[in-house]
Amino acid sequence: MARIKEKRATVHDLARAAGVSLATVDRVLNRRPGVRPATISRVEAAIEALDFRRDVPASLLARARAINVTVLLPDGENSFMANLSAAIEEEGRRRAAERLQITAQRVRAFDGGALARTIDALTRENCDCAIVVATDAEEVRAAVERAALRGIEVVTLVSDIPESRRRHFVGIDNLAAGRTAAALLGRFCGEGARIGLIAGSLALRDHQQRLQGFRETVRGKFPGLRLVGPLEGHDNAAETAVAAERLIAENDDLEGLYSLGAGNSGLVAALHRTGRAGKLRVVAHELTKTTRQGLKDGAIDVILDQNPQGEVRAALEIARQIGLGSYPLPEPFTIELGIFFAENLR
Amino acid sequence: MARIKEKRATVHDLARAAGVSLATVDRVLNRRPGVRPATISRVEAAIEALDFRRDVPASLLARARAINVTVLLPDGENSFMANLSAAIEEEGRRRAAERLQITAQRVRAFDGGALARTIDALTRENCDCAIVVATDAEEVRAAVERAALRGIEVVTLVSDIPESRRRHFVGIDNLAAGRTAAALLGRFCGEGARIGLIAGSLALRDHQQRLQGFRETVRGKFPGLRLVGPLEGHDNAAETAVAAERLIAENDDLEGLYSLGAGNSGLVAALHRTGRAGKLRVVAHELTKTTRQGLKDGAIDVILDQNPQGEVRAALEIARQIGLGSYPLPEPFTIELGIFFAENLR
DNA sequence: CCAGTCATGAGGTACGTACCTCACATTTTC
DNA sequence: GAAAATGTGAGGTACGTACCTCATGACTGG
Repeated sequence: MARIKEKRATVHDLARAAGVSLATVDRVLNRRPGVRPATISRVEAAIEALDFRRDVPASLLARARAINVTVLLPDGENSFMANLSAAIEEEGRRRAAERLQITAQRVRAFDGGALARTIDALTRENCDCAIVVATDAEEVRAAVERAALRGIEVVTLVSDIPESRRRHFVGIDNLAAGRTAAALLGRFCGEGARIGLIAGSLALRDHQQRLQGFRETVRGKFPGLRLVGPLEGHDNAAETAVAAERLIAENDDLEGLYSLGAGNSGLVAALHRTGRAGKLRVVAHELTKTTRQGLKDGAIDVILDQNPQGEVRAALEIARQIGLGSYPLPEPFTIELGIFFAENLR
Repeated sequence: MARIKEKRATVHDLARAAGVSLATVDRVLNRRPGVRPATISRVEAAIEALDFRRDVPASLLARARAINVTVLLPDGENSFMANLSAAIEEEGRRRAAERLQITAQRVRAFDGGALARTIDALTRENCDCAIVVATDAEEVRAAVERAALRGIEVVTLVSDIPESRRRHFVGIDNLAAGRTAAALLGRFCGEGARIGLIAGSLALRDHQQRLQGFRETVRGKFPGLRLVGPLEGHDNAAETAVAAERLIAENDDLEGLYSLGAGNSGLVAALHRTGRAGKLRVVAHELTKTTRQGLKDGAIDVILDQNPQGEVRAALEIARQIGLGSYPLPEPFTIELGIFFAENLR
């Protein structure tokens, strides 16, 4: 019978313990100026000693303004981004009661300059924390740096900017996704089978990583597999269809396909047109209307999904904690790779 | 640029709109006695009209007592239950700040009478909501009924009591789990392959459902497969080992195994002892220390996992909402089936 | 040594709800 | 038609934090 109880320290206890006034405690807690470093240390020591944690409900109640969160995500008709966008809307509504004020803004896709300018336009007035589906470009990295200096924390979503001052990354492990695809196709297909690869663009870091993971596992566990490609489908249906048809036409012994980008409606169409739907073992990414249908009618065997709703939820939770200035800094959420067959579609 | 803003109605607005006093609004909101049905309706109409939702932070702050949640789970050294228990401890700590008072209590496994008595012992004084890993027995169903009448809401976790007055069920879809296992083994093994089945106990409803889902998909998609078993391993290592060795010994053409219960350390041991580790395609349930190791060394191909931490989190969230008496009743959380290979172990 | 700056204290109000008490009005009961 | 029970109103305090103002003491540089 584990009983978890609690008689928590308040700001008053802190003040008493540190031998300072309530006002000073408040200044330290809310990072307001006007406190000597030595005094700050005393207060922080008291926080430590009393295991003080801000009472979130009370804090939320007392603070006048909401926590402003700005979400920046690429434009375009991509159906994954549409899902992401819908998830943001919904979670935003759900969390409005907790004084989270969410603003979503679309930025030109693949345009580092535009994204950087949008980030630069954010001010402390209208934004405590930015959630960014990042384009991995030097300009963006620099803009994140400047934002951090202005006091605006950045959380990257779906695609990361490594070695930047972003506070967190929320997304799946793309290396693991690639490895998993290989683990599946390796078991689905025969020993020396030929497998085709279609990427969106090798300039995208997530696609690169998926490819790398895939090759790693093939090398390690299924060295007999013979890979062709990757061809690039640029995340769009038409080009992806062309790529798929080419792979099929040029390799009559093709047994499997791994599509590691978007544009899967083209892939499905190509499979049906060539009569290979259900005959090839196909692994692709992202649960969408098209891929869902593909699973059901057997054109696609497995979908690896990054669960946009879960990602949005995690990113907002981190943003909330950042906005509240919570002392124990938010721990990173692990977003799990979703693996879907026709049999476990949600 | 979707902006989600709000200017929410307060209890004062409600009182004005309904033409009653604050005290009456309060009585209605907190289901206290002393209000005529007609007046209650007026207040509820105002709630509807103004789209009033209780301010959770303020409510939490104002209420004197914490929300008492009691978790009842089976005893025994089962490593899945140990994980579940650990998750409860951790989530309990994490959420203590939100005035959730969590008490975990272990009850004799498979003993419906004991569980029923424990539920009957709960009072409104010490418990607003009970989270129960249920044994599916008539006595338990009746105890849940009595609890509901006393005003104690019950949420079932992991295993459900259908057609009872429990308020929610948090757990995976075991039919889908069984179907997924079949989808995997069907693709891993050859057309007419022989597959062995090991259950914990067919008296357990979740195991039954997994078996049912498995057979369903085999019938529909892989009718060539020849199934043997299920043998029962009673969720314990020794018996499971015996069952596995028997299946292996009696079927020299065995290509795959689906272990749909616990006791998987016995399974792994048997695979190694008979030299079939890595040669058979094996699907089993629950990520534990043993199965994790089994994935890594190749004895197990796939683990289907129900993510105890996610389940606990979901159940606690529901309990919290129940405890707060939130007006829009909590929506059921879907717990997703986790599918793990060596390649995407978290 | 004086003006100016900085660090701190004292004390207050506000947030929205829960919960309490007491008084008064209305309805029910015999 | 008096007594009892019930419904409702008025008003207050408390929860823990944020944020504000004003006063004071200490230290700085010229």
